Amino acid sequence: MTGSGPADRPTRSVSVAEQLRRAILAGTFQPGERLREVSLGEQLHVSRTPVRLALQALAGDGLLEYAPNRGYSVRAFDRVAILQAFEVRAALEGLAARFTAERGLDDAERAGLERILAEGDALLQTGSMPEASRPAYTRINAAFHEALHRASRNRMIGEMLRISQQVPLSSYRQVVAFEHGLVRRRHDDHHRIFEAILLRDAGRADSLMRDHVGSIRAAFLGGGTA
Amino acid sequence: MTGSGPADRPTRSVSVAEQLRRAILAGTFQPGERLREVSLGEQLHVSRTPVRLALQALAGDGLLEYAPNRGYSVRAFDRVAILQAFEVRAALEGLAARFTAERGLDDAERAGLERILAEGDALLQTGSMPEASRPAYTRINAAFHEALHRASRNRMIGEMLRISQQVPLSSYRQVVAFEHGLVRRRHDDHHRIFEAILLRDAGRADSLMRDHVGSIRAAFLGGGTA
DNA sequence: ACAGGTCAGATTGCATACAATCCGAGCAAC
DNA sequence: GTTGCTCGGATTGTATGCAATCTGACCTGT
Repeated sequence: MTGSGPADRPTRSVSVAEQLRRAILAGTFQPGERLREVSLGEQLHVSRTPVRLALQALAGDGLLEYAPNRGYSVRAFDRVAILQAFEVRAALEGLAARFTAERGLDDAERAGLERILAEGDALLQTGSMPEASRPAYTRINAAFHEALHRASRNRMIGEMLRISQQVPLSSYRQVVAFEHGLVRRRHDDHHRIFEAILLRDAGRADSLMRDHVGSIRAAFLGGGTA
Repeated sequence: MTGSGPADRPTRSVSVAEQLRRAILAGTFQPGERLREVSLGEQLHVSRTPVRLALQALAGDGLLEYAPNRGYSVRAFDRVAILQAFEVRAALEGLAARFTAERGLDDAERAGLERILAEGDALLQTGSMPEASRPAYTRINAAFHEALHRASRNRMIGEMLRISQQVPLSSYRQVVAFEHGLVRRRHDDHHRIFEAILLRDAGRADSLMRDHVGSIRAAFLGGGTA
């Protein structure tokens, strides 16, 4: 959306926010750990001002908690919160699939989804899932879901799904289980959802997507082995 | 949640954010209007620093848009965006009702909801809906929905519903139509939803709530007269 | 007339200084 | 030993100054 400007070098605030977001999602900080403005500023070689803005932005996304005169601390996500996030995500992604099916895909959206699915087919063709392929699958998985969010043309759903991704394990950017059969199964889900959308079967697209996310949640529940 | 501290006077940043939020939702600014830090600071008698933090917070809630080196401007909500917000809100509130029914109410939650419903009963008893009663009904309506959100004990739903309230007309704080029959009908909806929750009928609670929000959306669609 | 360049005012981005608040160590009174 | 107080370092909250960037008016050359 903002890719029109020529250079538009991001401001320090934005860049600090991105770095901190990655660090938090990667688990660099302890849950509940307090983030001090000066120390972060020293580490990132900026003053407190952009750090402060970045912290505020991350708090708005639900990654940090804020208390007046006490600053920001890393939000702790317990198992219950993660499961709740999966449930909300399932409902929202189902809704996104429903809207997309109701509205139908234009040529570019359809071609994009087909290409993503084909990439997944190619990756899975060998019948095994080597560790080296994991980043590629993670990327393909995220691309499929994000393309669908965009195709729903519902900005509010997009914003809310973005927030639901900020919960460490309920994100589609964080694949829960890489066992070949499970990956195969989830990729088949993607195919079926795409077909339901092509057929404009909104109810089925919704239901398939909710089941899809539900099964990922189940894999998380079982510790990634079930 | 934060009401435990003794004084905890809010910081200027927070207070400025609240004032600006109210002003924006009240339509004080034109859609797309740019908000300049210095001029806002002069009006509110604070420096640019808290204003800047407040603007960032409001942008995080989706009320403002931000562009680097160009600052913040009031987000324009067209009819389509408002209808989309209603759809998302219906799904989320339905989910909240479902979770509440699945989990069941504790004594305090049940008593609170009963009190809110009784207040609504009293207000509607006369058979008319004078203009003077509108703020009272608006308050009761908001209290019912917010109590349900809390009772769902799902923090992510609460956060997302809070964001969906930031869209001017899709909020339950902004009652769409005050014609007596419509208010009566919506209040009856509240009673039925409450009963479904008491009976632990999650599917019915979900469905009733989605219809409830859907009918408000329909009233908005018809210009508030249908 | 028009395209392009230049400059000044306006506005945001960032750094820094100072004020307000918090929090724990140490001490005093009991 | 425990309770409560005081004080001082640490941290956040706010104001302000300067740098970077944008914007629009004006000018100039064709």
